[in-house]
Amino acid sequence: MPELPEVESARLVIALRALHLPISRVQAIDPYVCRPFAAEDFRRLLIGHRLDRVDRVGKLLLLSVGGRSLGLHLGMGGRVVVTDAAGHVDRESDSTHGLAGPHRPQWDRLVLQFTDGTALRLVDKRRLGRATIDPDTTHLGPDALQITRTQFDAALLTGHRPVKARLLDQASISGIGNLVADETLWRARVSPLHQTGALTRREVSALYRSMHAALNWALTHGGSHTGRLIPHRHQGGRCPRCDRQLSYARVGGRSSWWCPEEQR
DNA sequence: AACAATGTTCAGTC
DNA sequence: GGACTGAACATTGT
Repeated sequence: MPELPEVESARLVIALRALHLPISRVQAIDPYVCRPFAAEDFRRLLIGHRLDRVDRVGKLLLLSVGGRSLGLHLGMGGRVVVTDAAGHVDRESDSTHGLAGPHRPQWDRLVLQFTDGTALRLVDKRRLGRATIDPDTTHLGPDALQITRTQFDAALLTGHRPVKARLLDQASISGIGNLVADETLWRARVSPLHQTGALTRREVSALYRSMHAALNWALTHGGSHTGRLIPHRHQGGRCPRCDRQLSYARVGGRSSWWCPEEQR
């Protein structure tokens, strides 16, 4: 699930339910998800401390703890859940707002237990998420919600890759994932196969506006799986503007759907 | 059973 | 070294 909108939702859950509480225990430390650190490293970092703030850069969450940083990445299917003292979850304490089904403890990959009985859980059924200590963020480009037009131009006017591959490149722009990329391209009427270096300034301008439109739609409608194109992104799906059957191909290594009539 | 899945990384090629 | 491609990673759902 997680692209920028889902990670922002996770950030809000943490900001609302998990800040400034003393951490008493750290549990369910999955060695694959929490690598390459030892369980003891996480305990030493966290126990007895509090989360001071939570920031987001692209799809990476940064939790400040006693001057250091705990990085959380949701991978391909992760979520963040805060359980109450009875171990229950209400909708606003689940970054998916219940859409990902009930929380299963067997999918907990890192749990921070607070002294009031509540617990912050990194839940990831697929284990492609990551928890890291003092993560390196230098490889991340400007956040998609913060990137300036000048930075965006620099990211899209050079190179020879398909433009979709560039939108997905976290070193160029951070936060865009496969669904937001398809939605952005469709809104801008640009083919995912179009080469970056060959884009006109007019097309880049449309992509900039469309990226914000796609993100804002997802942020206000419940996630990246919402949008104008996304619901039609399947076998036999048609363009919601012109009703032409959508094309499918792997672009930039990801499954891609677009309108061959409107997107050039 | 085989394949695709909202992501990242690494080996390999040009 | 840089740009780029494709496979691998772990697991679940179809």
